[in-house]
Amino acid sequence: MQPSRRVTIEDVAARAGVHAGTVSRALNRPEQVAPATRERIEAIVRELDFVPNRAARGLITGRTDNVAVIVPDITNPTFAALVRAAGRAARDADLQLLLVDTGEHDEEEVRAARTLSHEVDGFVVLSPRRLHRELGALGSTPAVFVNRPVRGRSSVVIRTASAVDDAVRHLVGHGHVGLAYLGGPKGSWAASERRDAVRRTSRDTGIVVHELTVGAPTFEAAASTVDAVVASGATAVLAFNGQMALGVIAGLSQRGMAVPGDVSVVGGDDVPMAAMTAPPLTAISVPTGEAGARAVELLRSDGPRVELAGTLVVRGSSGPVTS
Amino acid sequence: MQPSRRVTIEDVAARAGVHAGTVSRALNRPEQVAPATRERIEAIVRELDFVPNRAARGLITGRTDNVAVIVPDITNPTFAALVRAAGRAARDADLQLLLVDTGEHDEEEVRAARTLSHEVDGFVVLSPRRLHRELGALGSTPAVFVNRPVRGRSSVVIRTASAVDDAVRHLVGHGHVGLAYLGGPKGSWAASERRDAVRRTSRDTGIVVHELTVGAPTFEAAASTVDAVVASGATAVLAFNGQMALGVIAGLSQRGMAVPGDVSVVGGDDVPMAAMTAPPLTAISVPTGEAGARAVELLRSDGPRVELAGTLVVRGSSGPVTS
DNA sequence: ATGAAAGCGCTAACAA
DNA sequence: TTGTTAGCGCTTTCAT
Repeated sequence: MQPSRRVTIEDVAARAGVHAGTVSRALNRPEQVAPATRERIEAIVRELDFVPNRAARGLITGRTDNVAVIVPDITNPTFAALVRAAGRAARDADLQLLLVDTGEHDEEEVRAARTLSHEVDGFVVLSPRRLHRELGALGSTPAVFVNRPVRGRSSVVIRTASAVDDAVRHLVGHGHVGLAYLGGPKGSWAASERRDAVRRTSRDTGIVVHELTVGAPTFEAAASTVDAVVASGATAVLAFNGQMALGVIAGLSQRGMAVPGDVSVVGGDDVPMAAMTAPPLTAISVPTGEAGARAVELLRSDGPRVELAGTLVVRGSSGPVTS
Repeated sequence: MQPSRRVTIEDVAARAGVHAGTVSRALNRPEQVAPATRERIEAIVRELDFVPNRAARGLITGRTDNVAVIVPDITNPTFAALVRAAGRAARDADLQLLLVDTGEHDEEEVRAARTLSHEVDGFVVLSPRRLHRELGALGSTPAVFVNRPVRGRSSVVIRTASAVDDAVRHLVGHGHVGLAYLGGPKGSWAASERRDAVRRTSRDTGIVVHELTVGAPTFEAAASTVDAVVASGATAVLAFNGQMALGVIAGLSQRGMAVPGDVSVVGGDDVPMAAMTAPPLTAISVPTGEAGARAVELLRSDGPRVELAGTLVVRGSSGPVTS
């Protein structure tokens, strides 16, 4: 099979005995073309399997029908779920999804925005670490920021402050007096929101908080922080996200400590498997999929801002102090 | 800030006092242009922040500088790791990565190939379930199949048969006489390879295998299969992948069964957290990242076929029968 | 070494 | 309702 030159609009036009312009109209403004010719053209389009060249179309319309999704780490289950939902929404809108994984590398965010700003109709930026401060990199391309409110730009944020408050009070209610908080990434808005909520509620309730820094918001990094958790003497742990919470439980178990017998563990967000681990993880459940879908919708509608909220789901990893 | 018309090659040419053609050459074949003019042009390109329009270029060169990655489920950690590596390789080659998540929907694979075949320079297809039988959907666009050898097409496969053999013998060596095998998705080549290896080695060693079907290759689906596992009377479980193995452990624990005391569990592939769970998971470690990178390389080099191999890593979830 | 001109495939005025 | 024309931004002969 030779490379078989792509079939163009001219081929269709010739075959239908009309001008290319008419074919274009039949495809884009069907109501402007006579039913008879339209049907003839449509038949030939199918027969020849004609697919318009997006590049050529984009050259004149100025659109690309691409959206870029910029994500810190696609192997993070929360981001994967977001991307998945965004992808579905994009497909439904006949948009192609360009994926950029920055590897939690802040500059890469800006670089990607700069190089892609002319190649896409819009950006969806998940948990921006830096791009929100360098909006210039986006040029005049619309962007929706997820989990980072940005003045004058669209955003989808999932508020968790109130759920964090619930979580801390839940722990206090079970008699805990010391809480280790494993924070999220430096530039993350969600991390700040949760940390601030922890501080506020701890002040209000009197529980003592030990803030611990973790290298990355991952299972592994959190697991290796467990020594510090134990050293702090805290009987409860709140981790920035679900992956980290599971890591903490793993690390605790390795050291022979019982959850929640010796230490209670709560996740700052949820992951699908959390409900089925041993013990099942108490966590803040967040509408990840909805956020991804709304982000793409927002891009298309040029809407302003969507706020969603997480809620505390008490499962088995938290409870009263036993010792 | 008004929409600020995009800067074109003409703008650069005018500013440099040369013809657009010369600017084009300076950018694409620098050696064909006089050093003096080249430097002048380069300076202006930087000054004006000129970025060539890919669509316009593609129209004439016939390339798009896009590669599409088609994946069954981006929330599966193995696929996420593959996509991540592929994305890095693509970036290094100045290619954009289009992501398609089929949601384990076979037809979507074919549909995506058909609609994208003119929009990309190549496909990377992870664990194809159907596309390998409908190559026509690809048109004349090159494709690399990951974990599915396809005649006359490039592929990257990770062989696990030998490691599965090791795994079964490892179990037999510990005195197990009954093994439950939780299979992978129907159309998956990797699933067939592993299942066949299990059958072969069980024949050779005399261990009895109970093959169980799981709805999806996920943690949750596997966890809910545990009743069937227990009912089979097997004292060992081999699951198609790492996620499923972790799900089995979770399900087992919920029922108060000890791993590996009552039942040994082995994963047919590995996930990052497997080394740190309680107990750490015995699993077949596979070079996921390398596979992703090689796939993109293969696309560019038009190379034939790469074979990698997984190896059994014995950790804590497997051992002798205790009862 | 550079300029001139043609043209990639399509859409969008404008005419008829 | 349909045809004509121009042109999106770029690369690439072909001249010079």
